[in-house]
Amino acid sequence: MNQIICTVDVALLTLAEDGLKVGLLRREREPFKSVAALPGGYIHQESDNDARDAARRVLMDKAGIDPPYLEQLATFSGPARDPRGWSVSIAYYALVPAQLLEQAGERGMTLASADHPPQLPFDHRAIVAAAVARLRSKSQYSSLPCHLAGETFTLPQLQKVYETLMNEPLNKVSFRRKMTEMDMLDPVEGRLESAGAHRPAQVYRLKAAFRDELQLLERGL
Amino acid sequence: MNQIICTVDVALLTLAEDGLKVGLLRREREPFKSVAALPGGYIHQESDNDARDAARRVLMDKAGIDPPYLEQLATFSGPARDPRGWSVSIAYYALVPAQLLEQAGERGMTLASADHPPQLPFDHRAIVAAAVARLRSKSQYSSLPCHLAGETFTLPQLQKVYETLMNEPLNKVSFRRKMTEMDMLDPVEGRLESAGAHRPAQVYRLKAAFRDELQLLERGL
DNA sequence: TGAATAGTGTCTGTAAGACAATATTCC
DNA sequence: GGAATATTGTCTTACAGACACTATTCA
Repeated sequence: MNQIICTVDVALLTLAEDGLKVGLLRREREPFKSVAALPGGYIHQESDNDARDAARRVLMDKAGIDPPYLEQLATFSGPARDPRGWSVSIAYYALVPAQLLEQAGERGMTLASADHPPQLPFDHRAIVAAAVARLRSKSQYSSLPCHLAGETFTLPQLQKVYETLMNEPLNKVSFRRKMTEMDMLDPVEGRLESAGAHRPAQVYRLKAAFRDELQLLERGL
Repeated sequence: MNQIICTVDVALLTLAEDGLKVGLLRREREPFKSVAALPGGYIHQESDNDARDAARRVLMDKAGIDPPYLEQLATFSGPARDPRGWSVSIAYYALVPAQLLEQAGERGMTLASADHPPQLPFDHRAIVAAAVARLRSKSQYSSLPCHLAGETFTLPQLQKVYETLMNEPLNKVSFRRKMTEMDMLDPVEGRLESAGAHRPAQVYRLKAAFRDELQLLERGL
C-alpha cells in the first residue's frame, strides 16, 4: 500500500537591515537536490517524540540552530506538493535574532526576502507566506517580536523591530506605555550607547516567564 | 518499515442553551470501538485532495454535516497518542449552528460540554481544549462567532453568542457600533419577534463575502 | 395602557497620539 | 556648549462604556 510521506519544514525568520528574511538551505538529496529550500526532513519515529521534536532536530542537525522561539504554523498536505507522492508537511516557524544566524551562514544557510521569496520547491512559498502572515498578525498584539530583537535590546531598538514587522511608524510614548504595561522586560545593569554622541539607552531583556510564553495585549499595538 | 498513521479529527462546536458543546460519535472500529470520540478517520490518498478534504468527507460521511465554517486547528503527533503506533492527526474545528446538529443527532451524534469534556480516547481532550481556546481567542476580535448564530439572527441574539463565548457581558451600544463598523451584516426584509410582547428585532444575515473569510477588528470586541 | 425588549442619543472616563520639554552622552 | 538621541510630561482627540430616552410590539 502506498504510504503517506510525513515531513516537517521550518520557516526560519530573522530581521536584517533590509527587512524580514527567511533562511534557506540547499537540499542534500532528491527530490530537488541542491536546490535552496526550507530546512526540513522526515519525521523519525524512533527518535522523535512528536513533530516539534522533529523540527528542533532538523534545525539543529542541518543548521546548528537551537531557536529561542519555535511554534507550529500549519500542516500542508496533498497528492501534488511532493513529487514522491501524497505527503503531509507539518510546518513550523522559528524566530531567531540576526546574530544567531551568522553561525548558520557557515553551514551554508542563505537568507532570502521573506516578503518576496524566490522560487522554492514543494509549496515552500506558501509556507513562508503563512509564516510571515502569522508573525505580522501576532506582532499586533503580543510580545512575539521580542524574539527577533536578540537576547538584550533597548526600547528604541525594539520599537524599530515592531515598526519593521508592522510596516508602520509607531508612537514613541504609546509604545513605551504598552511595554511598561506588558511588564515583560527586565532592565539590565549598565547602559548602551548607540551610534555615539547622545544619551545612551537602557538595555533590557525579556523576563524569564516570557521566553517561552507570549504576553498578550488587550488592545493591540 | 513501520509507517506513520495519518488521520484527521474534527472538533465540531456548537452553542446550546447551556453553553458551548462539542459533537461526539461512538467509534465504529478499533481502537476504542464504540467509545464516544471526535469524528475522525484516515486520510484517503485516492480521494482526498488534502487534509481539509478529508475532514469534510469525514463530517459528511459520519455525521451528514457540511459545516459552514471549517478551519485547520493544529496537528497532534507522537508515538503514544494512538495505540496503533506513531501517528499524526491533523485536527480541524468546525462551527455549526445548533439547528444543523439536530439532523446529526439522528445519526448518533451526542453533545458534550466543550469546556469540561468527558474522558475521551487518544488526545481528543487536548484537541477540544485547543479548539475552544482558538474559538474564544478569535471571538475577541473577529466575526467568527457569527457562524454559531445560524443562517439569520438578530443583533441581540448575536450579542448573546459573543457574550457566551467571551464569558462576559458586553455593552450594547459598543457592540452595535462594532457590528456597524465591521459592515458584514445584511438586514433581511421583515422582522422577528422574540418571546412575545415587545418590539421585534431586525433580522440579519452574514454578507456573502464573510461566509468563508473572517472580518477582523482593529481593536477587539 | 403597561410590560417588555429593540434601537438610539448623549455624556463621561480612559487610552492613544501629538507635541514638547528635559536628560545624558560625546565631541 | 552643541548635536544627537533617550526618556518623560502634558495636552488633545478618539473611542468604549454608562445611562437614559424613544420605538414597537403584544396582551
